[in-house]
Amino acid sequence: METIEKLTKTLRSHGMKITPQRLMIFKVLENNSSHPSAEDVYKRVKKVYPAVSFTTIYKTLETLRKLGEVREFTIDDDRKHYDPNTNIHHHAICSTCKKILDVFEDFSPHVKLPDFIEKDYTVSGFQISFFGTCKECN
Amino acid sequence: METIEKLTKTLRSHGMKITPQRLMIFKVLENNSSHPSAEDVYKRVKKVYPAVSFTTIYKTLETLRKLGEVREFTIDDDRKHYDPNTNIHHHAICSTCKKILDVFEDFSPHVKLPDFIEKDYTVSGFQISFFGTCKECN
DNA sequence: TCGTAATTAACAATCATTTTTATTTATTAT
DNA sequence: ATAATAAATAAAAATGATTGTTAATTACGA
Ligand SMILES: [Mn+2]
Ligand SMILES: [Mn+2]
Ligand SMILES: [Zn+2]
Ligand SMILES: [Zn+2]
Repeated sequence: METIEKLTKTLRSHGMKITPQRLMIFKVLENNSSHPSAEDVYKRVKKVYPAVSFTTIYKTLETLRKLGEVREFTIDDDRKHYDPNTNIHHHAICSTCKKILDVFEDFSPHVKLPDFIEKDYTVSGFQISFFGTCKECN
Repeated sequence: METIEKLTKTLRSHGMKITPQRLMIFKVLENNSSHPSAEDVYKRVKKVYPAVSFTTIYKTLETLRKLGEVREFTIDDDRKHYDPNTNIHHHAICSTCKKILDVFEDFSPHVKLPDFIEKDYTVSGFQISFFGTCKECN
């Protein structure tokens, strides 16, 4: 995700408006590496704007996704998670506490599709999920 | 997933019963590499047993998952998919038609967590998702 | 063949997300 | 600064996959 100032310009240039709710959502996401769900974002925005609605959170997250400012993904299958870091990276997921750690190692020199598949399939990228247990849960 | 004969014994040894519905679900899953959703399985079973209920499909898939006979996973976030191949392998997902190809290459010699993370995290395995476009959609 | 626990089908409930709608607000032009 | 208006908001209802409940049926060991 860009800085909030740049993001503001990006939204304006798309005919979108800057509202206090949106600014607060941006602040929650800025430099956030906790991979929050919509509910996590909602709870944090609610502390400052108790009247904020879930709809606004969902709509704004979807807006940011469309703009390519956040990435959407699922670990467990019941809740979407959002990642404001859109650079290519991988994840380590603790199966106990479900915490998601970023893994910034570049594996691309070693991870390639076998040739016989690559003939039939154009790869644009890959994503590795490491499964295991974090220090606190061990 | 084991062969249907072995699976039958496994279920019986757990005090479970073999019903025509279950046998049909096993047949649908046997050697199935299409990564079907519960609905996909339902539709195929329905052709032979039009009165079968969705509940039975879900319950049986969950039973198989608990027995370690199928693996559950999500590509897009709105539907679970089931894989009767429980050996470690990876996937290539066509972003257009959502088809899921199996990738059996062993990447484990090259894919390791960086040391500074490995200190805090015990890895039990990893899963790679390749994104791209299949031949038909290209 | 019978008894009984497991399974089934039908239905209701749940829960995350999406859609709808009327009201409010941010921004642009006057 | 004010007004016009398109976009965003909050509240509420709808959706859709999955799970839970229940009464009736069925598999299968005794
Ligand atoms: Mn991340
Ligand atoms: Mn597979
Ligand atoms: Zn943990
Ligand atoms: Zn395709």
